[in-house]
Amino acid sequence: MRTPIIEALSSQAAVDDIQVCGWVRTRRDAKAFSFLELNDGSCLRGIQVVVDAGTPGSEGLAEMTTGASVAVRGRLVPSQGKEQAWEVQAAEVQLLGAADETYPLQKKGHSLEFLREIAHLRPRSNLFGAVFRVRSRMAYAVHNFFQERGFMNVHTPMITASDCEGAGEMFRVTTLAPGAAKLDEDFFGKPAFLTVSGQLEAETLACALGKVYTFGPTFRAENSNTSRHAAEFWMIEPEQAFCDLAGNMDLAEAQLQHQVRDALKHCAEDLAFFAKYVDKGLLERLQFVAERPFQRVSYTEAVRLLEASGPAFEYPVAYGLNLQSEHERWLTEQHFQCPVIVYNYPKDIKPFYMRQNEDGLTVAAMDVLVPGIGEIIGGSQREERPDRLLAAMAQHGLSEAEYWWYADLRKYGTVPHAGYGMGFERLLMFITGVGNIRDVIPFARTPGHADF
RNA sequence: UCCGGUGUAGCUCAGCGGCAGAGCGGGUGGCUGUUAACCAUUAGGUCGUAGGUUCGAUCCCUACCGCCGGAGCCA
Repeated sequence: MRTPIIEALSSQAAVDDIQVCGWVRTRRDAKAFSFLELNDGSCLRGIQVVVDAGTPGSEGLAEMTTGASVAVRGRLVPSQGKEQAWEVQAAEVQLLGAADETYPLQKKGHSLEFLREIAHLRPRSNLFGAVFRVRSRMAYAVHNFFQERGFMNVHTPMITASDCEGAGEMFRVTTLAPGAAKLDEDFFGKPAFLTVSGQLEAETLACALGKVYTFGPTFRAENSNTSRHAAEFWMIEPEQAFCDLAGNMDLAEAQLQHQVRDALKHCAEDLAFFAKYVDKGLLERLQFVAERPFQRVSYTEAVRLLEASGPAFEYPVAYGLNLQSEHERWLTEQHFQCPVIVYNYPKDIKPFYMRQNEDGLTVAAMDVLVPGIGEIIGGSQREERPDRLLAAMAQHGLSEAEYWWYADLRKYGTVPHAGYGMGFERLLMFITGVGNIRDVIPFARTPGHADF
């Protein structure tokens, strides 16, 4: 029975008979024996295996080079070396699969750009092993957070016929041949797309189950070429009935803090690696976010602060204009130096479904901004008043016929409700310090790139 | 899509209008309870692609392509 290396390394006592399997990171030969360092992905560190000359299977040692896969049986014993507490004294080694001299991962560091070209092998590197372990833990923590608070996980459709929501360009889903004329003969009888958000559908479930959340892939066909955008990404979208904007902000803050605390507690070794090689200030920042309340500032106040601030911005600051990246970064990195929630945006720069405030000018929207990333969460209280919603839809040029089911929620037992969307990859960038979204998802889809 | 940068060995990079370089990695030999081991030795190149200027271009110019950073859009 194979013992994961993470368990072998944390053993409390020697073990007479243990089997470990993994990929060779490095081999160091002496005259009478060899050291093999094996990593199996269960944790950042590898385990040192001592193979004496003449050990059964050691005739394959020459092929146990970096990248080769190996199975070892032997004794787990205290190491004589300084760098590790335990090592395996091999009784039998077996070469499972060799890796010849073309194996691209070296013992030395590689650039992230090069590793992207070998996305099928980069999980075997220290950095990407750590990223994907943290990704797994953070997905688990998402479900933990919501399930413990009585939220139901709902599955909203990947394929949708409702376009828009103001969330950007969509990918078309079709079985028609290119250039086909008869669009009504398409699979769904009308144009269909990959979803850009499960929000509208999640609202219907919130207005029945009370508290729900989605966690799944989302698609945007925007020609965005930045380190923060991908064409396929994962989004977490909670939605609560009987909830207003303040409750929504409370939830967003609590969830973000939960994710950070969970990572600090359960991914300490991997985070320490990021702090050493990727982002020196990572642990301090995460600690700070875990402990301190977020700043909350209205859009109007934010504009006032930006106007009164010293630095000259490239883009103008004025009421009614969107906050630019540089403005968001100034608020969260320079002025408040912590996560900031900006709320109550002008209605003209926000989508139709957001609830109008009594001032007639703003809607109950909120964005959570974090240092280094900018916007990580966007949400709002939804417009629950039927007349207001229909008016907003008309203003945005949306057809009532298309969104009849969405309007029905307001027609039958409407309730105040609110929710938000959190970009999972942006969360991972924040938690790992990794600066490019292409490096926190195993196989990134960006304009012109759908390899692997 | 726009702005800026960049492209030289498997990787990371230096270089120069006149014979193509280093470190790492690979091969080989040696040494050592080693720790991204160490020492010696060796192989490895269409200098992104196509044009142009020049006696001569990896170097200068133009276009295209790739990649990186920033911006817009957003999560």
